[in-house]
Amino acid sequence: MVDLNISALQSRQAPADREPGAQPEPIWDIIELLFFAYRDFVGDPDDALARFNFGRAHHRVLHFVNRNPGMKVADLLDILKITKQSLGRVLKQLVDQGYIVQKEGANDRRQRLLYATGKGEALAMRLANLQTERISRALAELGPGAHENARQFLIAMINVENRSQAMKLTARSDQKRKSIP
Amino acid sequence: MVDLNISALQSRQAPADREPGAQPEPIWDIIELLFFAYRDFVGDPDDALARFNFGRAHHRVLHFVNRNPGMKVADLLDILKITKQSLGRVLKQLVDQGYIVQKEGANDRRQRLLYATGKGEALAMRLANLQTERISRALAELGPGAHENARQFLIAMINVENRSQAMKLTARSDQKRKSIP
DNA sequence: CAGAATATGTCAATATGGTTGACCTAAATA
DNA sequence: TATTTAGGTCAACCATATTGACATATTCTG
Repeated sequence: MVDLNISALQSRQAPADREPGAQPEPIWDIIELLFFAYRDFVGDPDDALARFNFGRAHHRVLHFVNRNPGMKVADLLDILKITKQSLGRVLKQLVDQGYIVQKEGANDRRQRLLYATGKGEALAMRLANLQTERISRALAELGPGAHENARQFLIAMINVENRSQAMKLTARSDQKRKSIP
Repeated sequence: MVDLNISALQSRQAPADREPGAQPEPIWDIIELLFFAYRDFVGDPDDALARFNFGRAHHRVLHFVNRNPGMKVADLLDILKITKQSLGRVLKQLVDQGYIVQKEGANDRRQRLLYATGKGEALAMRLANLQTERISRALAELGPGAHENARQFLIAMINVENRSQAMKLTARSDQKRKSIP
């Protein structure tokens, strides 16, 4: 049980008068709520993944491959911002266990284009459904416009130089269904 | 450069007609934006921490101790949801290097109450200021009410059983300043 | 008061997911 | 032909987490 002996529960304060040059008061609530919300958000898939002996790294790879059939390894590295050695380990396991296949690029035969198999797509969708349950429960608690508000807030939180990438990736509800059986 | 050869950029779709019993389409945009936003959000402190040979684990510990002066070790474990062995390592480093002190509880002498030192508070505030810069830039891009909208969305994303804890912790803008010199 | 429960710390082994650096092949390109 | 690019791989290492066992001091309870 957590009881931190809180002296008062006043709400978010207006910007206080500060000495010139001093930092404004940190936005504690958003800082901490992001921590708690993200922890619970990734917690759902974690539990499911553990039963496959997979971890978060596998989830991220499978997710983006499922969402972007035929993507290049280099694209995945750029999205995940990890090294190819780090990707290599989890990607190899996903390929060996039949969740992802790699196909030689038609134009450029050096490329190993990535596709989720039927099995891979099934797992990716199962994990996405878990997270969607949480999100739709949350959005349903709030008023209309909550989805759009959340979307805009999250976009604004992304580094400017990463935004167009993120928006390109997420703006596609016309999801191609190209998993390999 | 990421170019996934996107065929169309249509916006979020209305809930499509589905076969009965089928899952609704996953809420891809929020799922992915949370990943990108959180990655950049924790990226700012990561860079600063690296110069102290500290990592994210140190940040989390220092943050909550700074925000909750005199908290018990057990409270910290409950917030972070890690084991005491895992906490032990980073906490020891923070204590050894003078960022945190532990004081015997006045009522219960088994407790080791945690306080940030002046040095610890300075680092915690520096990291919080980095994250606050990002948040206020984001909120400023959006309309009025963005702070409250974001707050409510994030709260709604937290597990119901964790919400009261999160709200108690974050609702205190009346931050006690109790760091030990 | 004796014994149980609690708060905290510690040792050891192990897993996951990340890093750097070096080096390799095959294919495309200048 | 020479260089660059896409991708893979080996090896060492690091940070952060886990489980399980056990130790100490203190408080609580019958």
